[in-house]
Amino acid sequence: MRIAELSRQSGVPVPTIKYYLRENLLPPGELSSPNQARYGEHHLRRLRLIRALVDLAQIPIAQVKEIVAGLDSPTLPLHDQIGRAHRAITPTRNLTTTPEAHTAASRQVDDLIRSRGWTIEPDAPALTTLVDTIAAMHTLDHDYLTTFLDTYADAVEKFTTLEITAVTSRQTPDQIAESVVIGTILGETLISSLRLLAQESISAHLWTGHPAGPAGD
Amino acid sequence: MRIAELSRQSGVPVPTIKYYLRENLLPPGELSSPNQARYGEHHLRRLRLIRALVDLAQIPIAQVKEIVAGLDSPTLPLHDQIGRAHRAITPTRNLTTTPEAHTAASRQVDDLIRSRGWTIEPDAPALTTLVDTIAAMHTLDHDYLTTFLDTYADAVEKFTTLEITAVTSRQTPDQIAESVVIGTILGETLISSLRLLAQESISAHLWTGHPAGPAGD
DNA sequence: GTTTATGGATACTGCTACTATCCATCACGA
DNA sequence: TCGTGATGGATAGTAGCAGTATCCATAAAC
Repeated sequence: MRIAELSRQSGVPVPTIKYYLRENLLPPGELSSPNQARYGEHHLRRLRLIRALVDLAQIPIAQVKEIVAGLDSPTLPLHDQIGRAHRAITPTRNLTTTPEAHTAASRQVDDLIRSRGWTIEPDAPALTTLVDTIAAMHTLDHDYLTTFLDTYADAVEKFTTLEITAVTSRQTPDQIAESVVIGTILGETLISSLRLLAQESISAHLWTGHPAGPAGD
Repeated sequence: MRIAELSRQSGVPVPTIKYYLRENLLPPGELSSPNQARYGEHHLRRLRLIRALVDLAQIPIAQVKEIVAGLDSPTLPLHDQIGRAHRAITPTRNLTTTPEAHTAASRQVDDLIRSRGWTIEPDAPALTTLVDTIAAMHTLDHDYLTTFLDTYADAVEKFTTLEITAVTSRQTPDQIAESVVIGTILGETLISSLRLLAQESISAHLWTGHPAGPAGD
């Protein structure tokens, strides 16, 4: 397959494909002559993955690059694959909260982790985000929202176990690596849109007095 | 309070505050003379909210503008407030998936909504995202991930009910409006980081053979 | 009464994610 | 074999976003 065909099948414009090739998001095609290259199914799959990450999950190109670099060397154990994906989707933020709110939030998070028996490395990317978010809720005077922390954790634990076992039951290392990325990243947009739909439905029932509640009747 | 003080207390540079004023993210200060304005607690709160949305939740300035515009007219019923927040955080995407994957995904989503008894307007912003995400999982050959849809929905329903009742139990309409925004948007970053931590912990236990599981023992 | 800060306007900057152009080859049908 | 169009690779240009920087007439503070 030549570049025009790759473009047609993926829906990605040729100049954009060239850009992805330049940025090493896409491995180069196999050269048959100094200026002729062939692309295969692998390129098409990769291109679709890139577009899903960019368009749907809104991951910056630089992070997508990290992610696919990880896919091309799938010799890492699962735990490290996951860590890599997490690092790629967790932006480095410059915190704005006051030190007091931050330490209070830290303590709250530590308690949570301890009470649930979680094993978290202190430099886990999501840890900073969680602490910052809770600290922000404090400084915004809406810290009552953090009373649900344990309920959230309960819910989240439930499906995460499922996800991980499903991912590990994939056949080849490449499939596992891809599953980690797709499951972690697209899984997030999926869950978040489900949450919005649930909010929509529940608030519709409460407000418009619709007969049946979303939890069934 | 003058602008320098506002800047000091919020940690936001003066030129940035001026930018937010220009863009109407921040209401103008009260003019005491043609070129002197005073800012109050309200401005400080608003500024902190803006930074939380921008820095933590990565919401584009244009959407933050929509969100705070909604806060300044909190006469809408809760359901509409929620709808507004949802619209603000759901980017308009140009879908890339094939029509077949899209219709298959649509059917799957319709089934889910029906089986759960949810009431969803057909133009709900999250609906498109959910369909697109599932369609992407199909085209990426990882549609087995959608077998958890119901488990996700279960989990999500559980805490969403809590959230909504908590938000409605706030005192004033302004507080409710703010709660909707913070709960919906910062709630999302909170849940997503909790999910990442749970993944991290569970994979650590599975892989490194750590004695106690995260679900307790 | 001089130094500093302010509000408002306008212009500029750095970054990201592409697009556009160019050109020397290469493929392929007439 | 010739000519037209596509290709790979390089380089340059663009649009949008989120601020920054500068300027200036006026006001505040000491």
